[in-house]
Amino acid sequence: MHESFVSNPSFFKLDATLKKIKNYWQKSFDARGLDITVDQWLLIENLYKHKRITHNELARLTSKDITTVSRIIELLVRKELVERQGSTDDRRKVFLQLTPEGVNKYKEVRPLVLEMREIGWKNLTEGDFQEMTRILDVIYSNIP
Amino acid sequence: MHESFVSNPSFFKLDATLKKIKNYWQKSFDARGLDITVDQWLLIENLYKHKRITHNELARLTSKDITTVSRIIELLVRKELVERQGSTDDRRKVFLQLTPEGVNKYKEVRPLVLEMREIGWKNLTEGDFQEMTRILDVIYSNIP
DNA sequence: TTCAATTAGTTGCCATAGCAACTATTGCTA
DNA sequence: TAGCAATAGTTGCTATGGCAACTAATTGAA
Repeated sequence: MHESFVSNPSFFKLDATLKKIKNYWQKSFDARGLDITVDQWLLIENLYKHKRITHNELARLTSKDITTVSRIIELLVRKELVERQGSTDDRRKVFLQLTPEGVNKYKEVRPLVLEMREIGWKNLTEGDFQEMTRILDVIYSNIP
Repeated sequence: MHESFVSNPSFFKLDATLKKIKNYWQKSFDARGLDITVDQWLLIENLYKHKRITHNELARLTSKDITTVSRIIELLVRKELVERQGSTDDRRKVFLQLTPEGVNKYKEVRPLVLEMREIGWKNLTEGDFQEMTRILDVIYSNIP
């Protein structure tokens, strides 16, 4: 491994790219008056796919800290997009699920998200996508 | 482009990987009692390379919002790692530079950073690095 | 030359991220 | 079965990120 390789600020480009993507998504959300953030969308998407899950499971699925999930859920509950249901089996657990308005929000936002993903991958092939996925997976598994 | 490709949550893996890297870096910093954050390190690194620059230039170099730079610099000034110098030409401008202690901090942290970059790229080739750089650059330029 | 537009930077506000400390509940074990 | 450990979730604190509104200074154009 050459010095030039090692000294290259590897994580910086990741950070810059991710910020640009998130920014673009947020501005598109705002321009359409969707009244959600990008991270709130990520939680809504996962709640749509997995229906009734706990804070812990949602945190694992989204790679978010459980405290962060707890606070984002609080915002979504206030917006009446998500509802909490205490478990009867284990009274520590709280199940989360989308309200009907939450499901509607998902269906409203989803087409825009697909569109933005296409824009992001313009001029790239499925092979490129797989390459990046592979490389990111290796990096992820390299970190202790 | 297939539906499976488009529907893949492309930015999610970027986010998860970046968080894991930053987390690891921060824990390594903390374990050695370096008393800086990963983003503070990024600013120190750029101030070492570019010597005397303004908030604006530093923001551009680091892909950070100028307000964020302003606040991180405030923390670094309090730690006496950075000093501000008002410009005489243009009294709106403030030049930033590392103090001698800031330079020492850079030299203290630098070897650890190189080590962590090597760990992140373990099992990957220079070709992989160039591939990822290329793909991220295309994504970046795709976003309006 | 004067005044509006631009530029550099700061501050306020809200959202996300992560750690530590906390409560409440459940599980495990002596 | 008593009590300790583990688990689910919340709250407090600090840092980063981005937008809007602000001050101060400079530039540019009528």
